[in-house]
Order: sequence, then C-alpha cells, then structure tokens
Amino acid sequence: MPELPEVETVRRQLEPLLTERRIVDAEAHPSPKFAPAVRAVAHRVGGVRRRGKYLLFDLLDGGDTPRELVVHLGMTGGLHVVDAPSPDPYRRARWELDDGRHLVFRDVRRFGRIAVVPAGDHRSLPTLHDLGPEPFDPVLDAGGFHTRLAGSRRRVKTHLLSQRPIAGVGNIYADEALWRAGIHPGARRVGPERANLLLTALRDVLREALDHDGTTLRDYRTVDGGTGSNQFRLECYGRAGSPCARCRTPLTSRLLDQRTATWCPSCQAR
DNA sequence: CGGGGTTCCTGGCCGC
DNA sequence: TGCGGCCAGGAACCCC
Repeated sequence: MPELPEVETVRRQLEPLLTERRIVDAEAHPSPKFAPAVRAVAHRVGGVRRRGKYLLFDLLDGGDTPRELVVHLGMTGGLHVVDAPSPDPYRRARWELDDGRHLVFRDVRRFGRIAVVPAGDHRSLPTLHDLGPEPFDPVLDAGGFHTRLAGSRRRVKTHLLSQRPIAGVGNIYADEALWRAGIHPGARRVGPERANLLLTALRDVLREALDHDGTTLRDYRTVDGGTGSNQFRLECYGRAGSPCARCRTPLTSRLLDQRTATWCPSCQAR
C-alpha cells in the first residue's frame, strides 16, 4: 500500500514528465471518487508536490483561480505516463497531455481518490486538512512530536495511522518503526524518551524505504511500471511467526482497532 | 469535537 | 478442478 516512500518515489518520477505540460483532455470512471479528474482539463501543470500520502498537482492557467489536482493512491492505485494507453478495465482516470502522452490512474480496488480543489483548500479532504507535519520537516523535533503523540489517548499505532501526529505513515512503516523503537503498538502513553526513539525510527525507516524505491508487496508500481525493493528489508510487517531479528522470539500478530498489527512480544513488551 | 464503527472494493488464497 | 468464504486496509462518512 502506497505510503510516504512510495508516493514520494512516484512524485519524483512524475515531476519532470508533467511540469509545464498542459492537460488537453481527460476521462474518468463515473464514481464520485474519480469523476472530478476531468476538471483538470485546460490547466497547465505548474509542479508536482506531496503532502503525506497525497499527491498535489498545481493547476495553472485554468481561466479563473489556481486549482490543485489531488490524488490519493489508496491501497492499489498507481500513476503511469504512457505514449498510448492500452485497454485496461482497472483504469479509473486518464489525462491527455499536450505532448501527446497520457497520465493514467490505475486502481484495482478503487480505494483511491481524485479531487480538484481551489489551491490550498483542503476542506473536502479532512485527513489532508488536518494532516500532521512531514516527517523530514526540520521544524519537527522530538519535543514537538511527543506533544502531538500525547494529545491522544488512543493506541499509539492507531494514532499514527490517523495521519494527525505525523504525515505519511501507514500500516507497514508503523509496524517497522514501532519495532525498531521497541514500543508496543497498543501503548496508550508514550513518554518523551520513547517519542524521541519513535521519531528517529520513523525517519530511518521512511528514508531507507525511499532509498529502495518503496515496498512492493503486490500492487505498488513506480511510474514506469517497475517495483520497489524495500519488501526484502522488512523486519516486522507481515512476518508474524518468524523470529524477531533482534531477540529470536517469534513475532506475534493481532487485530488492534480493526487493523492488523505485528510486533515482538519480547522487545516490544507493554 | 474526538473517537468509534461502518463502508467502499476485488484479487488472492485457503479449504473442501 | 471449481468454488464459496474470508482477508487486506486508507480514509471518508456517520453518529454519539
């Protein structure tokens, strides 16, 4: 599932392909999750940005106020730039560019979402609107992160997945970072010391995944259809029953707030 | 207003 | 071999 490293990998690949291109035509699946894609027509793409797991395309020259095309890849979404689109039952949107190429949004399970909003107006996307700071924002420090974590009595993993304490962390990297920091995913209080460890672990895990073009478990693909390689480096996510890489205790897995969580019962004791 | 529950989706996998 | 049933899960949405 695309999280920050996967979305950033896609952003970096899209940027040179889309910047300064004009969108000359578009079509989309009729679902309200995808239909807004066509509203990007006639705009020029000023740049491709990312906030958390959201891709933000600056839309200029639309006739009125600047807009933003917002794309969330959901679970199985992918963006691809192709010369000539081939038939695909899972294509949910297609934008034709003024260089003759096409930007295609493919999403088997339709958990993704496309919106066109006035630039910076994210009221229709509550998670984006209330998104926590970027993990690599130097303004974010251990004290600030602890304050954000302490603002909720929810389980720390559930809180991370809400995107409110920090942006871009999903199930894979939450499990990985909590494992590295030695914090139980169900903990409801995380002190300043552990918050510091967790922030460092999150940054390390996300940076390393980005260096490996993300984690391809099944669906995630880069813009050119390639795969990431971080799946070979996972130490916790999806490894229930395997020995912990630190202490050899078998990792355990359980549903926590309706989400699968995997952790080491020894290294990540309550 | 924070938090909890529900819903959207379909391929892959398991077991018989 | 075929097929019913179950699972994965981000974020919008609804409700208290």
